[in-house]
Amino acid sequence: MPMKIDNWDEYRTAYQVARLRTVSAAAEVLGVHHATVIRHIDSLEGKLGAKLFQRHARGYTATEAGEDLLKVAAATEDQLTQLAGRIHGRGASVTGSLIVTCLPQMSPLMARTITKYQIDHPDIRAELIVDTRPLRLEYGEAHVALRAGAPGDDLDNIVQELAKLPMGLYAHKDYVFRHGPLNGIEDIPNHRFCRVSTLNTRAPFMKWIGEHVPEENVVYKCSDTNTVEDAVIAGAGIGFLPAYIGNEHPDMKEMMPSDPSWSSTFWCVTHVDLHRTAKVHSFVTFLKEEAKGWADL
Amino acid sequence: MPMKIDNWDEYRTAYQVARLRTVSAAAEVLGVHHATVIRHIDSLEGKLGAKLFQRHARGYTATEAGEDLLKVAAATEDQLTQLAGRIHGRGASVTGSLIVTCLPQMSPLMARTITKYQIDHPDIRAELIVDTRPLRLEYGEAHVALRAGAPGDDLDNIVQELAKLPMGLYAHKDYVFRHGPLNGIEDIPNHRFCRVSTLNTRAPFMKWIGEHVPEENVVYKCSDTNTVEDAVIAGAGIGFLPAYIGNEHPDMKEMMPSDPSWSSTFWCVTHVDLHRTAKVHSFVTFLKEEAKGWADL
DNA sequence: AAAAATCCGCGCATTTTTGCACAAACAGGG
DNA sequence: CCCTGTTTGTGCAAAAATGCGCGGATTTTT
Repeated sequence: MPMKIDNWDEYRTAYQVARLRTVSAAAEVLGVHHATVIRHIDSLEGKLGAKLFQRHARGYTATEAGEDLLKVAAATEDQLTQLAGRIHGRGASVTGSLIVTCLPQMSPLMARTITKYQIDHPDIRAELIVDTRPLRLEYGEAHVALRAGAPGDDLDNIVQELAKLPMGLYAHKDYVFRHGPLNGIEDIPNHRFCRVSTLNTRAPFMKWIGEHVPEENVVYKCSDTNTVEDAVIAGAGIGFLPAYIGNEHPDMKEMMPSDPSWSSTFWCVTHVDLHRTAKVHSFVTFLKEEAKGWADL
Repeated sequence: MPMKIDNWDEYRTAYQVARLRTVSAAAEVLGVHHATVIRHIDSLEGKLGAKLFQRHARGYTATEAGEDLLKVAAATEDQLTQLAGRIHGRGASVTGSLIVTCLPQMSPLMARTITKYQIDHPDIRAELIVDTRPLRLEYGEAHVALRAGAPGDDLDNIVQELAKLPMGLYAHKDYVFRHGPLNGIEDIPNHRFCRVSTLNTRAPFMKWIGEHVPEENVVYKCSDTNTVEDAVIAGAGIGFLPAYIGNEHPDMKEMMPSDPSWSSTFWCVTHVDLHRTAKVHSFVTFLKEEAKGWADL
């Protein structure tokens, strides 16, 4: 039958007594009154049903059981101290794994950012989870999440604005060749547009397209932003692209001057428990610095 | 710098939370209120300067630090449980070492007794310390001590009477051949006696020899009882021997009828802390049973 | 969709633990 | 031989840890 232990501190007390051979010395090391030490020993001996020490006027000498305890508890002390050191150090240093999650459309940006971050912090094992589903930070699914649109209202999550990523209306040069340029808002009925099937009103550029582009001019609908981008790049029609994609892609043409109100805001979200750790804090700081340059890409 | 740990119980609490992923479950296992568990975790995290768990509606999930703690504390739990089992078992079973001390004159008796005892308890490693100095049980120098004469008055020692060992006045047959038999008390002035140098009045036979044998008839004095025996056996004179020695030795002759009052009483002394243990109690019980036959040797 | 079941977190009363002061016993030294 | 310093042990009061009940929130079930 396995012995049930209902408390570890009395072992710790007994360990010091066994080591120092004296109740008083143990009490001083433990920072408690010597009466407390005596009571711990008495209690532990009572539970174990065996004497751990022989009492005499010069102190306590360990019995065989006490010597056994001394060996085991010394190892325990050692291991717990090492553990505490590791955890304490981990809290102050930047190592271990870092789980970041973002929506598919930000995957390229995050890939660059994480790669740059790892140059300065080679000990960080990074994991980027790309998912349309917003991962739950409070369950530990991720340490840092990038979100778009309105920030969530979860009190346990701390939310910081990263950047307003400019969006633009782009089309492939082949589309322009076939259908000509977009001559202002009035020309919209003469063009073909791509957008997501269900308009998320939280994204300002989605709101704009819902208000200005009639349903009959939308020729291509897809479930998510990424496939819209694919469609626009493939020349299916005019659609919103992040400026950094539209401007970098050699074949894409901007169809209208970019409106600052189209910008979708990006947020960095961390769980309050993790945000204080050096690891997460360090990454978020770096991320915010990086994000300052995103609008100019 | 080594981390100072000021208590082990919070680690134990955190261990159960890490294992069971729930404060409530951990509280039930630990037999405490769940609020206590929360306070332990908060306190430990504060001391370590790092979060061990992420809190959410379904429970606590361990962070990296928490997982680390889980591994270490699982080993600790295991080792302490094994230790407790060993000690608890040791208290109830009869194994380990047994240190017995006795005066030189009882060495042969104790050797026989311990040997017989080990037949029934082969796991006992016995050590017999033969010394004229009374060993201090309270310092753990011995577990069981055999004493002669008046029992000590130490309150921490529990004293039990073992046997009254008959003593007799013996001489070697060669002595009898040379000096003739001892014809009663009146014949004492015509004989040669052996005794210890300093008469310990606590031993009744010593008291007797001091009262009845004039100093001038003592031809051989030695420091301890053992050498007196050697002298008597060598034929130096008449002296007291334990009956079991005098009667068993083929060349020894009893010079006077044995007086019951000569018997020296033997005591078994154990420290109060050790007497309760099964090991010591078992041996003492056996010893007392054995001692019943000593008077008849 | 609504209700039931968990689970965490916090303030307050209680129990438990601890600290303190003092006594007794013992070892060492002048 | 007495005196001093050290150590263990115990009754009593303060301090600390714990238990309890409630509320809020989320998940699961009906």
